[in-house]
Amino acid sequence: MKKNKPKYKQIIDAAVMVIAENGYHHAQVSKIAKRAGVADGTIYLYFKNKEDILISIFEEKMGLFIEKINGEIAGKSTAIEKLTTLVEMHFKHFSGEQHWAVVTQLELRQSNQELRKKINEILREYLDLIDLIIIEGKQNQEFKPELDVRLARQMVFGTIDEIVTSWVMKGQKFNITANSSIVAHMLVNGLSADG
Amino acid sequence: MKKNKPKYKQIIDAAVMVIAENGYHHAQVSKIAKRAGVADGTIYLYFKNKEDILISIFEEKMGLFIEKINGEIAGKSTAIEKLTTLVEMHFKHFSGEQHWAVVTQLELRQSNQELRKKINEILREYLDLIDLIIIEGKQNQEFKPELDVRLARQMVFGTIDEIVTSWVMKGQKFNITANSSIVAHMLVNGLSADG
Amino acid sequence: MKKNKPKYKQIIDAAVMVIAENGYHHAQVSKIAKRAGVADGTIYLYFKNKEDILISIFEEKMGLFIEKINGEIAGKSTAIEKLTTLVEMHFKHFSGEQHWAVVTQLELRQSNQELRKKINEILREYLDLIDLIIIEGKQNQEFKPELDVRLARQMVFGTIDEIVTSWVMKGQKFNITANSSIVAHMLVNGLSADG
Amino acid sequence: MKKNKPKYKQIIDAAVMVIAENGYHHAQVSKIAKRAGVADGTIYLYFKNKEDILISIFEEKMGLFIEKINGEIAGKSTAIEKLTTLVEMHFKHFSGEQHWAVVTQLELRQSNQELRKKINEILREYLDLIDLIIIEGKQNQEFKPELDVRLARQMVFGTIDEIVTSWVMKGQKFNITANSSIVAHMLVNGLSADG
DNA sequence: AATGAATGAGGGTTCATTCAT
DNA sequence: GATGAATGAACCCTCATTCAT
Repeated sequence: MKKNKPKYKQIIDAAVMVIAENGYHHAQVSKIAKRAGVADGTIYLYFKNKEDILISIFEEKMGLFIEKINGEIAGKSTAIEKLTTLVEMHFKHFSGEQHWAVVTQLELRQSNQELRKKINEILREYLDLIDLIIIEGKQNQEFKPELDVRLARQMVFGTIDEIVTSWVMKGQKFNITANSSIVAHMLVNGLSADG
Repeated sequence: MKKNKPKYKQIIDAAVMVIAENGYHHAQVSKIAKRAGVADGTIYLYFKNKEDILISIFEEKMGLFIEKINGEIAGKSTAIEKLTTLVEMHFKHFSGEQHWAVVTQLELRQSNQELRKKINEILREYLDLIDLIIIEGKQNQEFKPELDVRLARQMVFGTIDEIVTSWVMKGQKFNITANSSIVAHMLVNGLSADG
Repeated sequence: MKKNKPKYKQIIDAAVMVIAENGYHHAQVSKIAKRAGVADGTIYLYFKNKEDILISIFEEKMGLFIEKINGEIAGKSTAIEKLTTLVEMHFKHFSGEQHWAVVTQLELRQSNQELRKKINEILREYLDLIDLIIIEGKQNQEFKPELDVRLARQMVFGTIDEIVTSWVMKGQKFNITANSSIVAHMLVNGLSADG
Repeated sequence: MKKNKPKYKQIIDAAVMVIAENGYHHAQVSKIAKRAGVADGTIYLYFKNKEDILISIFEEKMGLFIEKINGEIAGKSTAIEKLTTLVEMHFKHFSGEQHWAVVTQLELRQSNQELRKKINEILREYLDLIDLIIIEGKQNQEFKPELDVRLARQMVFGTIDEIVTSWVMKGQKFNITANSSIVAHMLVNGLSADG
């Protein structure tokens, strides 16, 4: 399994930094190779092409992210607690990996439609996780029973994604995690039965 | 004023079509020039560079959009009605201009950070409009008085933007305007005092 | 018509020299451009791609060659005289253009099958010219009436081509034109009725 | 002697197949190694470099070919019979080894000048064989005594080589051996005293 | 002897922009 | 103002060869 070899990780890590620093279009493969301490050609023993590096980064990071969130919310008993945890962890995750935040929120969106479709496939798993929380909340009557799951999830994801993007574009100057509970509260209100 | 000369409009209109048809990365200046019926060099008499065309497109279209929305919500007396109108018009706007929807939601996001900053400056006016509605709602006590305006606006914009993007990426197959009232309702709930 | 513009000729001439000096695979487009005194990109205003330069060279040179031979043999009354003239002119042609001889006999043959098929299409005209002489000779009874035209032409072309190639590979050291009459005589004998 | 070890043969055989199937430019060393069932590095225990594989192939195959022809013409008493036999066997040889025909007539000619010089050195032995037949024919007075041996040999080789190349380029669709006697007859006529 | 992971040099082509007319 | 021919910088990927094991 190539993914467990040390050079695979080296290249992934180098790529995140190089892309965050130079932007997607100026992240030459040769720059990534130099940063990873391998030859240019070595990249192609581990990745099909430059696009494949990007997809793999997203897969790796997103995989860990979802795993971490899944672990955390498993211990929560209500949908509201779960949603609140998800929002908190989402902000905390990016807050701790600022390079990675730039790559996710800005650089990966500059890719072509082909690539973005693949990225969306990977994102799918995260969106499904949100869907599950919403469905559970509907059944628990924590949320409105007539909630449209797709639209609800788009509100949840759209909101937190917009906040992170805005934070990244403003140079990550303020403490994004401080907003967690306010945002979670607004979202929960949005999904709950009318007052 | 260059903006009132006929060639300016010709080039803008040609650019929107060429970008929507070919995607951002294949929208060469020469293609836009040919479609506009002018020489390549003529473009540079009206625009500083290629980026400037994109920014100008966004400015033009966004300006009209904001004007239209402003006119409509001026007649509404409550913040809730205003917000609901904004959501409705946002969806209706893109629903009626599918080329433009592709350009805004997908193609323009493939531009570099520099350009995206300028796009955000233009977007600013729209975001300010949302802010005003929220502030009004807070004063009216339609919304929670302790609402964080920035976060509230990010929820509103993030939600509707995510819905439109998702609709575009899925090939604009379903009728997006049908969701207006559900989405508006969820957002209003999110901003309102707890039940 | 691009072919009549001065830069077209400049590039063609530069390409012949650069290919003859460096070999097909080491004739970088940038080298050709520099030799022609134009920018790299200018090449692509006149030629579709690198292959197209090669094909165009062959077309140009071969066209002139066939024209010259056609003019000369038009004045001859017998097939034998015509064939003799063709052999003489073939040798004389390459003898006077040593760079071009290297390109034709060695470099162009290193191209891929795709390209060689296109080269053969252009060569076709020359082969047809030989065919016509052979057919005329059969009708005149200068040559055997039962002659297989294709095989006869392959003998004629194969022979002179092999002689030129060998001369080029040996560094064009001896005077190739001195062999014209001997070769022509052998070929005529080969095509004539048995003694 | 490395040539007698089993892996040497394995690699040679694999190389012929790989080149015939993929063409010269796509016949990577790694593909040859895989087909031969050895590691990439092992190739370099038996061959100096990639070129050396090609030269060795040609040497091996050509050696067998010349041996076979030599054996056959040893039994013929006249130069004309010998030449006729050579033509027949040349066509029959390629007719029976269509992969090898592609490699010899098309793929090997795509190699660089350096390599082609070495190939010509190996071919030399075959050309010498033709020379000997011509010299014998001159002494026997079967052929013209004043014949230029080099030119005569170039006619013989050029003719049969052109016919085989043409047959290969046309996809080896017709039966090339059917032409043997016609071609041999034309060549003998070309070399014989005038009628 | 055999392996195969690692190396790293090398080049065709696009397209935003300029400037002489 | 308008033209459009000319410019030239910029980069991903392949694959023959090596060498530590």
